[in-house]
Amino acid sequence: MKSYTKAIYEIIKTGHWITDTVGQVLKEDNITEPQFNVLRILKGQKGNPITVQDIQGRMIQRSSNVTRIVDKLLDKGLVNRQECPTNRRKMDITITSFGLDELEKLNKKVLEFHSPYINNLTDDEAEILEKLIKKLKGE
Amino acid sequence: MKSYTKAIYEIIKTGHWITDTVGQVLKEDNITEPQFNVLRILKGQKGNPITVQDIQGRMIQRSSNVTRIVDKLLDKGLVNRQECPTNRRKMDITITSFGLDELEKLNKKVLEFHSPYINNLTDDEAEILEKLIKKLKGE
DNA sequence: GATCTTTATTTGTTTGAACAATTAATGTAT
DNA sequence: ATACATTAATTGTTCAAACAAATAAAGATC
Repeated sequence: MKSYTKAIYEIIKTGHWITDTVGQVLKEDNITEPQFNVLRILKGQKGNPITVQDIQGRMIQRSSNVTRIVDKLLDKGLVNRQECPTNRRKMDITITSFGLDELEKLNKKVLEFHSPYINNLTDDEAEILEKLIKKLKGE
Repeated sequence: MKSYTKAIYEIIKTGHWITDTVGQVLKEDNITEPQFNVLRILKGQKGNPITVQDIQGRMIQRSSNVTRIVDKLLDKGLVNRQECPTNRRKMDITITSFGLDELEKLNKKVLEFHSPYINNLTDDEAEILEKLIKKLKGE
C-alpha cells in the first residue's frame, strides 16, 4: 500500500515534469503541447484526412477544444481544414507540408530534451517499466 | 529507444489519467486538485505553520498561484492565514480543524478510487516501478 | 542610517481549459 | 415526406494557469 502510493506519486510527478518541460521547449516556437500533439496525430495519418472527433479520441489529454486548437494551427498555416465530402457535418483536417517541416524541427528539439535520459534504462528495463504501469492499471 | 518512448508515453498518459480522474472526484466537493494538494501539505505539517513559498516548493505541479489557492481555501474556512511573527513578509498558513475533517472525507473518496488498483502490483513490483522511473530520470 | 538589493507575497493581465449551449447536417421512424 | 432524435463541430462563458509586474519588508553595504 505504501509502495503503491509512492509509485503512483512518482508516475504523476514524472508525467507532469515531462509535459511541463517539453511544453517549455515548444513554447519557444509558439506552439502549445496540445497543438504539437495534434500535428503528430495528423502526421501519423500519412496524408489521409481525419475528423475533429477522431483527433479528439487520439489525444493524450482529453482537451475538448479541438476546434480551437485547429484554429490556431490554421492561423499558422500548419494545417488545412475542409468539409468532408461524404458528410457535411464533419471536417477533414490535414497537415500542410509547411506543417510537416515545422513538426520535424519540433521533434528534433523534443528529442534533444529526451536524449540525456534515453540510455538511463536498458531496453529491458524500459519494457518492464511499461508493463508494470499497465499492470497497475489492470490492462 | 522505441521502448524508452513507449515507457515515457505510458508514464505521461497514466499520470494524466490519475490526476484527471481524481480531479473529477474532488470536484464533487468543489475542491480542485491543487487545493487538495495544499490541504495535504498543510496536514503533513502537523500543526506547524508553513509559508506560501514552502507550499509552492512541495507542490507536484509548479502552479505559481499559491496565494490564490489559499484564498479559495480561506473562503471555505479550510485554512488560516496570518502574518509570520518573525518575518512580516511571510505568511503562516495552517489547516483548520474543519479543514482536517474535510480532508479526511476527501482522502476516503480518493482512496476509493485507488482501491481497485492497489493490489494489481505486489509491493516488490511497485518498488521496482518507482525505482525504474527514478532511474529513468537519472536520480 | 540612507540607499540599494534581495526576498516573499500579492495583484494584474493574458491565454488556455472545461463545460454548456448552439447550430447544422444526418439518420430514423411512422 | 415530415417530425424527431442523433451526431459533429463550433461558439459562449466561466474559471484556473502562466507570467510579469508591483508592493512591501528585510538584509546588506557604504
